[in-house]
Amino acid sequence: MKKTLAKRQVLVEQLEAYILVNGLTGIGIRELAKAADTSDRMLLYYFATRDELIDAVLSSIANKMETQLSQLLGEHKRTTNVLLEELTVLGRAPEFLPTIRLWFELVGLAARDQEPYRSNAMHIAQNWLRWIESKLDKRQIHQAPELFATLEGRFLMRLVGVCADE
Amino acid sequence: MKKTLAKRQVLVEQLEAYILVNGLTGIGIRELAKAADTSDRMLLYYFATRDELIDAVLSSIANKMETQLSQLLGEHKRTTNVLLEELTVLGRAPEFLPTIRLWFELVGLAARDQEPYRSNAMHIAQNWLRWIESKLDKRQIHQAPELFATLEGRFLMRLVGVCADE
DNA sequence: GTATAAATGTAGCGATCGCTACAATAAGAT
DNA sequence: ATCTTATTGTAGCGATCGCTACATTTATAC
Repeated sequence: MKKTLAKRQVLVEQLEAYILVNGLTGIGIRELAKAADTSDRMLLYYFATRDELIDAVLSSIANKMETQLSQLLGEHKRTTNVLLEELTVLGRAPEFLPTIRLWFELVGLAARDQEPYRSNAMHIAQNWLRWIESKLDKRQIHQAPELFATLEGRFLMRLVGVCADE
Repeated sequence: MKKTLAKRQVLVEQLEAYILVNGLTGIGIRELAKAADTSDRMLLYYFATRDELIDAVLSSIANKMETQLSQLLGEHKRTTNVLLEELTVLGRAPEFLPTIRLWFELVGLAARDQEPYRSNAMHIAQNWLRWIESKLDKRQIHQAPELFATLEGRFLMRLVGVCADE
């Protein structure tokens, strides 16, 4: 039973990369099994249902992202405008494209209030917002939601091919 | 053949409302047929493929939205901040919720560069951006993308349950 | 009226979906 | 060594998917 939890974690970690690259919209358990080098039968042995598996992978991605974020920029506080531009530039980095894609895919699924998408999306958004707050001067913390909104909007526009930042 | 085009349009219009409410992610042609009070066989008689049908519906929604937008606010020009707040309030109206949901669902599908989602998302975003520009004073037109980004970000945050505007 | 073409119903194909029944194997415990 | 439990393979169920073959009805043309 300790073993079971460990194996679960291994499977989840193997699937994170795959889902980041390939998305999760139409993805089946047989395809996931192949990506994790196992069988669909085994996935449903360790996870009661496909939804539970997806939930585990999304939660793990969210957690991992949180620790990645925390060591992304220096500790010092910034002004709102500076941070916005820094993050906009950062968001253009190719290595973040899969994350951004998955994020908007998740938002799209959460838009219909379906679990586990909705709660994972909320969790991730809150993480980001808190992280942004931690990088702002105390005086400007109240501007964090506005910064976050503008940043998300810029990412969205770039994703659909309408330029926001030039 | 003239009849055929007319019938296509009728079907499309019947499906617009349904897709606005129910989304398009997992939706099948049998379900769509029921919504349009016909049979899947008929849908595939008027549309070569399911994708072509979805494309037609999305395009029609985009067009209709364009005309709706054009008569939404008065003709006079606004300052950027005023327009942003006006649109934020407008976006809270319950009658826009289905549209906003579908929009983010579409963005999520477009994130994977799949057609017909990608091109429709781009088309819609460009419409909105041009419309925003038309409401701004000439001096501030260059701020339209920034306004659009912030607005989209606010909508996104409200959709996933993280407050942006209080 | 009869021939031609458009419109529609019926039935089902082949593929895939999430999931499960059942049996076989591997691993531990005593 | 034996008994028990955990792990894995095989095979397939029932449902749904997009789509099509085929027949039939309905409208149009002459």
